[in-house]
Amino acid sequence: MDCERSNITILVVDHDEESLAFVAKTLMERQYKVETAKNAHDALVTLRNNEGLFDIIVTEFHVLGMDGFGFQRHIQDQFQIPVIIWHLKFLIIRPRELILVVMSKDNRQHLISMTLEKGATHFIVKPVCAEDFKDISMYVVEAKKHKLFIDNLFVQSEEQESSEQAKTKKEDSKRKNIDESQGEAKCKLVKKSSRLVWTDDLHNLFLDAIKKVGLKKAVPGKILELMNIPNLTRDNVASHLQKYRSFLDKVAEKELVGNASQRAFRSRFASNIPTSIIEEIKEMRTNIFEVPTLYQIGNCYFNHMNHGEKNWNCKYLNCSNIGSCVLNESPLSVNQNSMQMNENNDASAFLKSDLINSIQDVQSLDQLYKGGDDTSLVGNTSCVLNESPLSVNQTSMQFYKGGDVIASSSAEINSCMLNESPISLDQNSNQLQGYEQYSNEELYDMFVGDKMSEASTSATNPKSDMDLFEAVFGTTSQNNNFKFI
DNA sequence: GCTCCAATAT
DNA sequence: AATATTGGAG
Repeated sequence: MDCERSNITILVVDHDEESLAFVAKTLMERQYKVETAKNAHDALVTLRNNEGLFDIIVTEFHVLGMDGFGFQRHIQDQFQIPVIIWHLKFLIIRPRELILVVMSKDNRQHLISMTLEKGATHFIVKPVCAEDFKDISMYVVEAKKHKLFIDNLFVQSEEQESSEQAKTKKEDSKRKNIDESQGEAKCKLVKKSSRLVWTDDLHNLFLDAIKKVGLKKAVPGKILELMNIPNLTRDNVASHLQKYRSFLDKVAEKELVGNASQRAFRSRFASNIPTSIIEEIKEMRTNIFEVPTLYQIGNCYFNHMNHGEKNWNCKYLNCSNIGSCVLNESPLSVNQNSMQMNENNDASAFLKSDLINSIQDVQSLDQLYKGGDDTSLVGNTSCVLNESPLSVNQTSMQFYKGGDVIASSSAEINSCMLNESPISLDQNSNQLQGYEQYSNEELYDMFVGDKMSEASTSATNPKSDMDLFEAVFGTTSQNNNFKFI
């Protein structure tokens, strides 16, 4: 076992230095090889630079990215590495994703686990104890054994089980699972998933095959033959082909109609449609809308369409507050519920504090709390604009403009970053930011300095949001052009 | 009985 | 939404 362990390399990711050090130390004491990263970005860089090196990731929930799973998905898709996560506080259920937090009588949170189509993900609770890491090798070995297709909904009873027992139980249940018999009350297993996942790689092979024979002659049997993937069935291909065709139909239809709605392009297939079409879409969008610039003054966030009156270029947006942003003069606003940008002003946008009263709200809204303070609401899944050049990428939660609405691979996501977008998400701070980030004081200086000397007299004193507002607009906040948060 | 496809189910 | 299954037509 020790021998096995010493062959396991773990990447630990945590923002908190103390945690990071503790976990790394704990793991190293147990003969694991350990690397650390302090945020998702570093982790990804490390992973890319050491392709194939890491067997498992240990990370915290906060690192996972804006929709709660971006980072994890990314890892599992791109690197096929299982993830252990800690520090969860609540239950989230999404398609194929299940997180459970089990509270014991002594109010301690216990085991958490989830189901994903790809990758075995295990949760442990922070603060971690050495015991939690006793059998990391088990996760790795199992993940590998099952080619990362473990479906593992395993609820530990509140009594601490020894890892040996746990392991036995787990294997027991797995056997039952295969036999399709019912799980025990204390230990449930979800039916093993065997669904094919059309990864980018697989899809690209699929496309290559179609290219070879031409779309007209592309039939399931032929594609299957050309793809030459073991275990892939004709039915798999047929199903995928059907979907791909329907996507193409949609594209064709939109083109004919010249409709501005880009729904069809939300499909992940869109990343592979001919560049010319994408260019066309981009152009269409650019012609329809100017790119909004996002601003903050104090705690007020809004966007502005650069109508010419004000030519500010300060960009600073706190993501947690974006939903509260309403600006009447802008044709774009953010709907708090859907996190979609709407063409019309969203009169019904309201403060997030009105939205969220409890964890139950989060659950029922199928939305995630973001950040350790449980203060913000983010992460709905449908964030792509129909008609605006400004979009939110579902995976990275980055704002970007242009037609690259669907970033299905890491490369595409990266390409959507700052150089193209006025706004991006800083995964550390979970703040949306532009090229530069400013403090309120800097903002004040900037605005007031721009404005005129009359206002700069008050710049010497700390400014309230109201002061900032007045300094910049010369009016009071009651004109309802926007709200203070 | 096999392939393809569209519709339907999960 | 994505993938699997079904059933009719050839």
